[in-house]
Amino acid sequence: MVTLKEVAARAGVSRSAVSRTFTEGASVSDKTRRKVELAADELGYQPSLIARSLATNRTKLIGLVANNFRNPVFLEVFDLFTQGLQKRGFRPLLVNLSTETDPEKSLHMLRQYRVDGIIIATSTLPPTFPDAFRKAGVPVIHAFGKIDASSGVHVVGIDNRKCGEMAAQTLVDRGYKKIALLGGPQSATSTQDRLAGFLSQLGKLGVEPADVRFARDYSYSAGREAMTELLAEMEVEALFCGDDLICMGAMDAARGKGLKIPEDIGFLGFNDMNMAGWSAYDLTTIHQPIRDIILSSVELVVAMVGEPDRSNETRLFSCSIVERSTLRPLPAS
Amino acid sequence: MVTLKEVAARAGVSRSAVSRTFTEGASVSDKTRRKVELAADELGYQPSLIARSLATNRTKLIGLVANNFRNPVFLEVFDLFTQGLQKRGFRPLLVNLSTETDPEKSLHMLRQYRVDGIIIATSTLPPTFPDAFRKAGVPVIHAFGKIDASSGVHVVGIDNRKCGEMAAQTLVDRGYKKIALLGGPQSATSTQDRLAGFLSQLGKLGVEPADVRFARDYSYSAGREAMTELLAEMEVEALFCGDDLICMGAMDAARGKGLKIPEDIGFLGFNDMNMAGWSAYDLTTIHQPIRDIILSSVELVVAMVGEPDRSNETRLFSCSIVERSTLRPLPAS
DNA sequence: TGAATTTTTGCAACCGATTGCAAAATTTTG
DNA sequence: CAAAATTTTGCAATCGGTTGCAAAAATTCA
Repeated sequence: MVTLKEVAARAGVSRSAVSRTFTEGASVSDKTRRKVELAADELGYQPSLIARSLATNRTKLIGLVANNFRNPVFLEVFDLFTQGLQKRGFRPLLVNLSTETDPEKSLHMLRQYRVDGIIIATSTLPPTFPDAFRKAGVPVIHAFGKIDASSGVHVVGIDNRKCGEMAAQTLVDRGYKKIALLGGPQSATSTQDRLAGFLSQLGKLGVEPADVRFARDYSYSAGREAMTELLAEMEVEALFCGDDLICMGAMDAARGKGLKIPEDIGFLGFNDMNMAGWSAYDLTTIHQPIRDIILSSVELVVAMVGEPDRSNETRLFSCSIVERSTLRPLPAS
Repeated sequence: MVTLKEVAARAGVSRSAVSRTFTEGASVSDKTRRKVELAADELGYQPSLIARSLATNRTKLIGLVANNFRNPVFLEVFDLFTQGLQKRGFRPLLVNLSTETDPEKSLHMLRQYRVDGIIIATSTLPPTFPDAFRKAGVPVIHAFGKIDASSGVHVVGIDNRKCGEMAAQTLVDRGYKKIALLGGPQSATSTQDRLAGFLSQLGKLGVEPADVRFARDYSYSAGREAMTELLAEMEVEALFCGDDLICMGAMDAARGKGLKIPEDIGFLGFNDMNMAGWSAYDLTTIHQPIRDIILSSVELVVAMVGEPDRSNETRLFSCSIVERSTLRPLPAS
């Protein structure tokens, strides 16, 4: 690898001069800059970001911690995340929490690489993370996180409680009586909040939920299994699912029993993933503004790097119903 | 951040001693090791991988270059890739080629971070990559690449030509006569190779292809549009699609025209993505062993880091038909 | 026990950049 | 044109580790 020194020698200038031509906003005359650039080109010089990081104490690396590598909505997350960072001159260091035996381990690893910031894209946040990084002065953004000022991290996401309420209202408005909820994994705070909002609104409207249960994970098969069990036990008129993928599994389970959608049973999904628009499902669902959440997270983490002791922020985006064909229409009123 | 020096001071040993307790296979007595570990714990010391990288000229960073952040099969790629690297003590640096104005730019960036190796997961390889990295002595693995010994990079993938032949044989065996191909983007070498194999085998079997066309990209909507156009122009009995996603779009287009699958028209997909097994599609498809390809790529790239001038290798895995319900059964013979 | 051998330790140079400071060069001003 | 003000430049210390080498310590052997 060609180094600074060699370029300096070739250009007949000092090492500082070379360094300065490659650092934003440093003072070099046009003449030396040209000399240096010429020499650098001839030698194929590329400044070492490793060495620079050591000297500046900035790596331009942002950690992305995720634990859901099976749900297609995460593709969009990865796409927007990498794009957003690239555009700002930062780089993503990906951490797959799903299998790492120990979240502690990835934590260490991120600290060892001296990442400038971290975005956690999981509804559940490993509890030791916030402290560990705050102590080290590394900004942490919890995307899709729970609204909770006390946690000490920045949160960018949605108001899950409100979404639950919206779902309940939507189903009741359409005249459904026997309404069930099929949530994501029960341990996820997003599930709990959605459930709370759902039940509360149902209560306000004087409707008793017919059933509440939870899928094992955010997958088609988990949705399908849970729905199969549900159908074996009872009849319901409409179902609010914690995730589109779960919902599609549930729909296929219902169809498998010969039920027609939306005549015999209605479905309301969550996320509005790409596939929700496919005509085999054409799912009515609650749109989660993933794009806004990720772009905002990226923007925030980059801002934090420049201005480390900014006070905590919570950014919430609103969700909206996307009408397709898995719920019966609103009665003419 | 706590540094080596502080730990050394506290433990009452030299900096080398501390360094050695944290490097694999270095010689330290148990006594000093314990002293050092104690001091390190008390201070919360984490060795800086940045500094280490500078000194050792090894970053333990592997670049993953991808350009398809919309196709769910890539989730599996990301999952296996990150897992595989993590298990071996390496870290993924993700590059999203889809939007980076200039592939050259990402190339520079990867070199600036001094990645130890690169896996390119695209069917089309930016032509300047191999040379640039070979010159720098960085191993490059082209996953899903074209068999082509001359390119100077390692290739791990499948024999696309053979897959095309397999597809043709499968369709003819089932008695289809009017057979069409709906490929992925025409510029992809994988598409070209599959097409070549397909046509060649069809020729051998004395069947004239009814139509050959290409989807704009690897997406549901592209498949749907291409199929809509095709149906407006002609009738076909069976279709070989270059990707499951494209195939699902095509199926929905056909169903939209009132066609029954597989009675009126048969579909053969490619990849065997998760969704192919969903009952709304239940797609008969050619399984691409993505897991094998990625695991093998990771293993290979890590091996290359330890042994830089290993000769070029091509690793090919075989594909197989997964029978579901979108093709009519083999005639009893 | 003492010499021979092996293991552990510390010194100091090095990896490839950045940056504060003062000197040198250039530009502005009167 | 000289003095003052400004810009550019190079020196040398620094970032946080690693590692070859020789000295010191511990172990083995006769």
